[in-house]
Amino acid sequence: MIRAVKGTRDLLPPDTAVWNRVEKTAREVFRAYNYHEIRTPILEEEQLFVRGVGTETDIVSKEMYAFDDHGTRLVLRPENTASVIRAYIEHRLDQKPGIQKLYYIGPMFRRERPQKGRYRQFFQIGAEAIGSDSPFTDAEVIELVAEILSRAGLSGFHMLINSVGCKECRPVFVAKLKEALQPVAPQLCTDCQRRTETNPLRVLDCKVPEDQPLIDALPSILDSLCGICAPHFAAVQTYLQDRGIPYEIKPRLVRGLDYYMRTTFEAVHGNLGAQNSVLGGGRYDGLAESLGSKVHSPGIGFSIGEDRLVMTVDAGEPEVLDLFVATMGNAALRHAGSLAKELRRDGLSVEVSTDAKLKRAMELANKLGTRYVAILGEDEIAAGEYSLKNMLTGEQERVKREDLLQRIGKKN
RNA sequence: GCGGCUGUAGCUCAGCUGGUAGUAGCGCCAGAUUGUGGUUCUGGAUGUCGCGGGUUCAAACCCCGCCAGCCGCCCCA
Repeated sequence: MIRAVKGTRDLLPPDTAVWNRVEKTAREVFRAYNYHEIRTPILEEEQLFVRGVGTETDIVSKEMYAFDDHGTRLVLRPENTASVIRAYIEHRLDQKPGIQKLYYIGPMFRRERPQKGRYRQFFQIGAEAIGSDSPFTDAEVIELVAEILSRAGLSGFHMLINSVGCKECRPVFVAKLKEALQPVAPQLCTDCQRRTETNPLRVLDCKVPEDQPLIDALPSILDSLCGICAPHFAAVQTYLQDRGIPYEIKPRLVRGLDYYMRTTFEAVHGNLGAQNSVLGGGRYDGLAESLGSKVHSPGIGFSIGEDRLVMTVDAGEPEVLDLFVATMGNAALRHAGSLAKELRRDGLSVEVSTDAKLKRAMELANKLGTRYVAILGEDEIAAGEYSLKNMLTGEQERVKREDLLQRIGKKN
């Protein structure tokens, strides 16, 4: 048997209804915030991510699906921000008026070990606001994503924010951190001892309880922010407070992608297991330049892990069938075909039974969970009526064609 | 990439210290006379016990490898 490849999966009904609901909600919120959809290719040149995301990141160094295409190295996109910025530069969107506010929904690919909430093909709902370095934009983006989460039905998430500084102040902080780590490193967990050398910032993200007191005593990046980053971060918070957006400052919040600077944020939820992050985002003021833009194009964006969001959100109401037409005989079947076409144009969901045995048709109607069954036999055809049965109450009545739509009504 | 656990009918699972699987539950199919579902009753189908080797007279049960899933690490969405 041929199965879906490792780390990928089929999304089947009724789950797909939840996905559609989440996406519909997101599109509505994006529209309210004046975002417009962008669709970029799933295939990109490898160099886009090498230069955009950074060779040092796990994503680029070991997780990309890459292959040679007649001499060009192509990859399945592992994330979408670099693609959006590429498109922004390629199509000179900087020439358009105002901030470019773009959103996307689609699959990303990373060759990781799959587990709960982590797949090799996973879906992201994301957005980028390009062309503004104002902290007001940061606050609006955070507000937007929080709005999507709550309107999608996710409750109990925590929005964590931080500033990781810029080219000027981050190196200073890293040096300071390394210095502070030297004497205490031997007392930390083995992972942290390694991180002290490879990536000191990650030590701050350690979850080992025993390490916490020592980590708490380490310097905070917030104390090292420069004269530009510090007031920027303060302003973001002011704007968030103005809007009543709950947030939590987490100075240890470190994002993995190289392009992030200043504001970074993440939302976590308790029901996701080890992969407790439903979304991540941040500011990336230097990304456009590193991708070859001659114009300074500061931006900020986020991406929601749709798989994780769907997993956490309430399933909600299933999609229901409005009407099932049970027919007896070929004349009735032909008649039912025309009727179904008309009612479907009126917006009802309609199924027609081809089984001439009424009992079997009724059994099927019941299993499909239809709201109404219209019975069409010789009697009804002769009378020019339908026997309409309400499957919930069991009541049945004769109804004329012109009254059918009103009698059934619409559910969803 | 590393570690742990798991893998039996469509689904959830049982299967004692190895003797070639279960009346299991749910689901599915067919019946309980003529144009009516949901409850009930009766009958039925379905598995190369994840795959491939090995040990044994004999393996779903033991050993090895592979694959997949889950959990954790790493990392991230």
